[in-house]
Amino acid sequence: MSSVLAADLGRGAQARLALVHAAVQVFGESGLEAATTRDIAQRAQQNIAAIAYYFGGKEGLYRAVVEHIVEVILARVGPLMDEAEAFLVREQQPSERCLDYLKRLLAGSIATNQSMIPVTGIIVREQTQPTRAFSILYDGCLERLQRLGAGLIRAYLGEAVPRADCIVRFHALLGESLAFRFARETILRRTGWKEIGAPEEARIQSIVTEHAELVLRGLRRKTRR
Amino acid sequence: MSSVLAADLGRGAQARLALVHAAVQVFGESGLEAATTRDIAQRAQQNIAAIAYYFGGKEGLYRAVVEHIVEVILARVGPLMDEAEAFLVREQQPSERCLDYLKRLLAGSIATNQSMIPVTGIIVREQTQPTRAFSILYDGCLERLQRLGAGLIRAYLGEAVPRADCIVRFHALLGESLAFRFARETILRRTGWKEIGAPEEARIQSIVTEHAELVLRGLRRKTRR
DNA sequence: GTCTATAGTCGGATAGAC
DNA sequence: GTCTATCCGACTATAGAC
Repeated sequence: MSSVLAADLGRGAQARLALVHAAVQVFGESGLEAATTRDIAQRAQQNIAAIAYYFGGKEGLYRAVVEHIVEVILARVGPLMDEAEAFLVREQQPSERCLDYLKRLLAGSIATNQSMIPVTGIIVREQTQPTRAFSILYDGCLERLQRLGAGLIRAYLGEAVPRADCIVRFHALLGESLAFRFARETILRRTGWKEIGAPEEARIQSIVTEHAELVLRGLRRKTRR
Repeated sequence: MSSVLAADLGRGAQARLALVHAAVQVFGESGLEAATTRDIAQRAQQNIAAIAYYFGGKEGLYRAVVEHIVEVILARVGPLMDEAEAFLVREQQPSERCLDYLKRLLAGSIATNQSMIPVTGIIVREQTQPTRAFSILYDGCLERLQRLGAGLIRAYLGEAVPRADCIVRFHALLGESLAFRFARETILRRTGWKEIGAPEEARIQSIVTEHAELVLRGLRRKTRR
């Protein structure tokens, strides 16, 4: 995750990092309330009291975890978002490039690999039962992703399309990607996959982006008629 | 929920019902581990010991809650599924009716209203962190819905399309509906909606079914070419 | 800075009265 | 069948030794 080598850090920073990493797992599995600091400290091979010392308590550690998740997501799709945002502020936006950015954004949001499972658990809980930490997630990356996606759709379909519609449409299309993270167990059972590895993710990616393309081309045909 | 009037039930059955209803709320808000039996008993205005007496303990109550959720879902989409399943086993399936059933199935899966929020909370947790009770949900309705949806897509696109693809495609399309339940907070913040009420749900429904139609018509054009 | 020991709280389950 | 009282374990947070 972190590009900084452990050797470069003081003991304190190492302890912080170990606690955050363990906490992502535990909070992801059990949620904020059900997770225990004992469990986190044990998995991080740190003392329980270290949590209070470094993070002020369980809640503070949770906030640090959510901040860490924002960093993980930005490391993944940040550069793409930078590029697409720069593209969107230009005068002319060739429609095919809008579509291309949109497809890459959706593809990048699938992220079903093993290490993302606890992250997904935390995000899902925050969406359905938001805590005070939700704003860290929303302001940190969700709003930006949503705004960008809706903007790309609007640039593709034309200014005549209401902004609110583009927001809902992007949310729906993103849902196709998220379905494989949020409703993971159902797709595993139905397909018989043991996990969603690289080949499965590639298959999902091609289908989801194909759907997005069909939807957008179809809408464009309708609105331009 | 239940069509049986409280007056028709013995005290025991009333107590059971009150506990299950309260437990849906509490488990939905906090999850299996974090929920407390004290809280559930209090909201149901029942004694704490009643949980052990009627359900054997916290886990047993949770199982009863998941069974109750299956009933709620079947009450909502069961008749539609019965009809579509009967349609699918017939020799000839007019393509427009396949599409129509599919759209109604997706529309019926949005279910964003207030009373479904705790239910969604429980389903989401079971999907990302399944407990032993997941099978109750899966065998009770999820598998059936998935099988039916994939079958409708295959009937619409033709037998040449691999079965596995139809499963993934239906899961993706269903994701568009589920996005508004699973990523509820993001869409609320972005749109400024205070809740997802009837008008918002109607808007979502029309957009999600339009997307599904565009995807399927587009795929059909491709495969038949 | 780090860790041990413990205080104080709250949870699930149950024994036994009614 | 129903409820009260209680046990016992597990939790967070903190005081204070090192």
